[in-house]
Amino acid sequence: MSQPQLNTWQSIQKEVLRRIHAREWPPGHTIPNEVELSKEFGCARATVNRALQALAETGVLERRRKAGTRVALRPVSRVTFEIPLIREEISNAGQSYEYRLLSRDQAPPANWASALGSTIALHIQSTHHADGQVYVVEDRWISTQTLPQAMSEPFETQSANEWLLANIPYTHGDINFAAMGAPDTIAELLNCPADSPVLVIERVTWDHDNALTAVRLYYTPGHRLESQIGA
Amino acid sequence: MSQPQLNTWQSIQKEVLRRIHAREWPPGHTIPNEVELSKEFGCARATVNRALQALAETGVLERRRKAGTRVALRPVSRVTFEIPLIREEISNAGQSYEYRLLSRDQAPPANWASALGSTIALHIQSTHHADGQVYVVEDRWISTQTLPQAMSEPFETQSANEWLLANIPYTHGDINFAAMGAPDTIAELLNCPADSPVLVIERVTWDHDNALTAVRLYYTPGHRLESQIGA
DNA sequence: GAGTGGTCTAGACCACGGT
DNA sequence: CCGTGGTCTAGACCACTCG
Repeated sequence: MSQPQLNTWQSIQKEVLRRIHAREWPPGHTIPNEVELSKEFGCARATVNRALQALAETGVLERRRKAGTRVALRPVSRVTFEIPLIREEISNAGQSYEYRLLSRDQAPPANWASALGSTIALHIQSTHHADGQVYVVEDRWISTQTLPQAMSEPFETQSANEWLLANIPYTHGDINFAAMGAPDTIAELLNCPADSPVLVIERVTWDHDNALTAVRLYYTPGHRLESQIGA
Repeated sequence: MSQPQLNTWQSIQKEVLRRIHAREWPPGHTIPNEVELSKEFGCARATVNRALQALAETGVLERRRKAGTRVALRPVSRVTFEIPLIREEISNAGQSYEYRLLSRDQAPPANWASALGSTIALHIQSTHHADGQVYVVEDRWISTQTLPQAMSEPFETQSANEWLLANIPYTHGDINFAAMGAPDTIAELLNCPADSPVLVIERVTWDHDNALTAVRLYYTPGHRLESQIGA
């Protein structure tokens, strides 16, 4: 019963996870409160609190004042993807990276970029290559209203993505993943038949209430986004 | 300089974010250390620590002992998806839910399910419906070695997913997202032409070193996974 | 109302990692 | 070496929410 002094929050977290995995504390079970656990483990309540709070953030535990701490009925699967710079994504994989600007003009934004809200925007199409092969096609719209300074950027050697990250602060964004048949022009660039199923990541970035940019990334067929689930 | 007493970690976090977004602390900038900030804000160091640690977890700050705390050069985009029970995903959207078992037999696992490692496994195919329309096709393999108790489950009214979550503990999993052309049998179920681009989520779940189950979810064409990015 | 988690404090010691 | 973040403690008060 009395543990041999667990006094780091990580060791407490580990022990709590062990009990959950071993079904000593099955799903739905209300576990002892912080004071009791701190007595059992021989540590301060704050240490137990740190451990349990971290587990609550990952969805393993559910905590409510007065009601106590319960083992989540459904260990909510929470998947986190890191979205790296494409250049890093490629060079981290040990491949050579190349960026090519395809077009740069101004036009009314595509429907999917309508969040930019203006009648005209800077439109930049480019490709990112890994070991000489096209890896992803970038189709980007930049608001000329909120980012007039983008008008004077060539985007010939530095991708819009990198320029934006380095120079434009943003507060939040929307992102979504979908499967799509590659449109003709994209398919040509990706060296695949038209309508090939490709993974598309669409992102809109904001600074407070101002939409800055909307981008679509068309990945080469077969591309996978991988991640881990921890319970 | 002296703030009007910021003494909750959330208010400190907010102020730090404000300075970052306002470029008072630009990317790469080393911010004052915890002791200095606690003096400026008029609070305990632990409170500052709590705020900065949370920001470091989200990738906004980078912290190293002795080196101090820097504003991340590239505010790492970290996207988190919650993977709900399909039933909840549908009923939360205000639609009626229906589950249908299509087949249940034993066979050698498909290639993508080879993590199960055995020569034979329980194979369950089913569909989940929203408002009478097929929403997702579930193609699942369950290890008969590690989960012999699954053999006696009919999975006729309760989906394998829900049975597993309710009864089988797991420690971790691999997950990946890809675009795929719908195979003939899947396309028929989804009421779409063969080879239609569909989003596929593939998941393998483990209990310590034992692979429990591998599942593929084929989403109806046009399905999107949506999330937010916070900077 | 009362029990539980949420948070703050002031102080202390430790561990890492630049210099 | 020694500055910085990482963590623990003991105690306190507060805020939520269940009954």
